[in-house]
Amino acid sequence: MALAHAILTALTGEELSGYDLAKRFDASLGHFWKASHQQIYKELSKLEQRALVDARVIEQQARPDRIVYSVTEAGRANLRDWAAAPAKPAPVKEDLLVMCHALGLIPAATLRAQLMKRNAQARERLETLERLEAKLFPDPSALKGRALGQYLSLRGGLRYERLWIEWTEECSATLDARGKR
Amino acid sequence: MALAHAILTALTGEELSGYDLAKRFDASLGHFWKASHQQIYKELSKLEQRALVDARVIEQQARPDRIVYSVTEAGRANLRDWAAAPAKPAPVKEDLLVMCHALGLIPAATLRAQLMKRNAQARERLETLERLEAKLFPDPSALKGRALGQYLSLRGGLRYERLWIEWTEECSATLDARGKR
DNA sequence: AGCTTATATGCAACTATTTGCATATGAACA
DNA sequence: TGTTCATATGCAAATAGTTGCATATAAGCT
Repeated sequence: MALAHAILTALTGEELSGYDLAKRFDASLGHFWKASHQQIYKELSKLEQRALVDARVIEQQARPDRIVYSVTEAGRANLRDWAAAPAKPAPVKEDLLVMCHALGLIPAATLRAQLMKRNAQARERLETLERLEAKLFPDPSALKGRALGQYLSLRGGLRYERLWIEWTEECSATLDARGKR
Repeated sequence: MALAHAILTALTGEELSGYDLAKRFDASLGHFWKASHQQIYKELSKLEQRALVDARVIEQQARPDRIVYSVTEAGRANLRDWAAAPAKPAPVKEDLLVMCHALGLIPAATLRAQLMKRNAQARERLETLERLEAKLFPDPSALKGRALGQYLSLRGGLRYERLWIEWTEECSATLDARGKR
């Protein structure tokens, strides 16, 4: 289960609370693993039970107390073990592909609207990622270690968004060409 | 929930049993939506309860009886409604990206092995899809309706596998270049 | 005679994820 | 003064998906 490992990864190097983690998952991390705050809090409790993270309460007056977590040595070992085991390709679960497959049963106009919307979403995400790339990795050739891994995973995210932009455009173009005849 | 709709789509035009569907999901359909036979049988019962499909038992002597399903008019309407509602982009859940993000915490050699393995898997899947494309759609410019949708979703699958091939190669090349210095 | 493969269906238990709700405070805004 | 936003944590219920097991027959292999 990679949510646990995504959390462990995020937690290495800095102590974070569930709330902090939820924000990371909304921003950078979320581009390749999505998780809600409810899920994160639950997972953190489980990780604590398994002694893969340590919890520490930071008292606050104005706001609710924070519970910050750090990775234990067992947690780091667990991460390494996980990485050594064979990774399964993520099952593809893409509504749009199913809808596309159903063309003929659903109206072409409906599909076209979905494709255009998805294209706009992917463009927006791509822009975000490109800004992130320019900001965090201005000189990729100098990267190594931790930063290199983060750069490469970001590159994966960029490719992923471009895939959907290009595919939706291929579909739209094909549908347009067919529609005219 | 798109599993239900993937099933409804597959069922339109021909009656199929759970077993037949499971085979489809293993072959073509499964390239953009995965489902186990247990899940398919369960979903079929639910669809029948909701009167979106009709069930019919075909008795057999040598083998267990088959239960074949066909889509009802309510099922077709449900499919159209689903397609008209806004589709969410599939949440990205890719172990490899998380592992890559964790480089520095996990050994580079481990990551490299995962990347190479994934590259090989994606190449294999791509080949399968390319064979399928050549076989089913020898003349794409002539397609329309149902077949066009199936062709375009297959094109999405092709792009998807190419994405992973290219990305794993970018990663390997970058890691190699860094490793030498 | 025993093993595997293919056909055909399904339950049960577990894990993962989503959705909705609940609580509590301070600051900014209208 | 009421509303919304940001901070901060979590429970409960439902849905979705995985993993393991169970059953039954026939054909082909060893």
